[in-house]
Amino acid sequence: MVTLMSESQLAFRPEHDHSGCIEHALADAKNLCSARNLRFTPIRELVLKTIWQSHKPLGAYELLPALAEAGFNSAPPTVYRALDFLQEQGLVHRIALLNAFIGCPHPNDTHEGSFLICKQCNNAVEIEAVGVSREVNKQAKLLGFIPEQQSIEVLGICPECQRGNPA
Amino acid sequence: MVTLMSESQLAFRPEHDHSGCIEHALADAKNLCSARNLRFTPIRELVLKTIWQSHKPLGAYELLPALAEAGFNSAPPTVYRALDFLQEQGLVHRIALLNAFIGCPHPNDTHEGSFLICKQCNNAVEIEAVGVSREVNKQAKLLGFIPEQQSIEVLGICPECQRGNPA
DNA sequence: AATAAAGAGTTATAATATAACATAAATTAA
DNA sequence: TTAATTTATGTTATATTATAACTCTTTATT
Repeated sequence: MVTLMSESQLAFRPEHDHSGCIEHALADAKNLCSARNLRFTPIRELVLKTIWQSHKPLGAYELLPALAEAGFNSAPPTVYRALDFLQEQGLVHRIALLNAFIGCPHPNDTHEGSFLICKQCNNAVEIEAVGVSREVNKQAKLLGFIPEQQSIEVLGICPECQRGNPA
Repeated sequence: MVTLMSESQLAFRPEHDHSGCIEHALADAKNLCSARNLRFTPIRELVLKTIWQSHKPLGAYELLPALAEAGFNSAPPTVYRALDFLQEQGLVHRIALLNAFIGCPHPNDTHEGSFLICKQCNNAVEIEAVGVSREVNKQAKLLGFIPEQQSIEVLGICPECQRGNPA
């Protein structure tokens, strides 16, 4: 039996071939930047790659060593600039509850990140929360509020940790 | 014609009698603590009162002057302890996108705060996002994730600011 | 090549939050 | 009602996250 599995589900299954995810994400980013006439500089690429290599959301300061190793300046502004760029282009999302950053698996369609975050292993997966967004917009409209940016974050326990296999 | 208005809507209408809100919230908190056999100490009360007096979400450090004026120690741990207590009891919510705290208008029913936050005037209102929570839980269940805590925050423009009356 | 714009280097510091230990007050047990 | 215990607060220091401001370099435009 072949089991199709969404990217979301994959993220909660540490045994999958993550190197594929990374390569795909980097290629995607390269194309996206070129299509938008933006520069996917070595620093930006390295930051994005480092984020994808980590299976978990990464804090800004956790990215600095990778920059240092690669011979770049590794002061905070460098990494925050790269993160700002990547966020603006939808390539990474910031998870407010964690002060951390995670790669976006489908950066092409503009969207807000919605995340399930495991309290135990710290993994996070982005979910397609179409229904959620619809509900939020409905509530907003009722109050005459014009929504522009959503942050939906759910803390809990992921399937792997429920089984006692913390990732 | 009499217009009934929810507390959510009130919060986007700065002209309402906010002193009533404050008194009500403080009385509520006092009762709630006494019912739970917890101590509603002067510091906790002052922090809650200060939060309610501000019409907008307040940062932890913005609470320190009030403590100092009242003759209490005004170092960060004091205010963070009070905030921790108030959050645990559901009396205030933390808004992750703002690193700020806001009073909860209905602390008795356990719930997660869902907020509409105005980018312009910084006001925030808590919404009853029953439908949103339901959708989130549905998505979580699909992935075998056990949700425990939700943070739903929507940035946008509030009705008052749309009318050019920033609060 | 000259100019302008965008990116990165660098130093310093702001803003948010917590650790760790000491003291005081309130509650409970003896 | 004192002693023991727990809970709350005082205090100092520091960790963590993020940005300001200015310089220099590289890339793109004229």
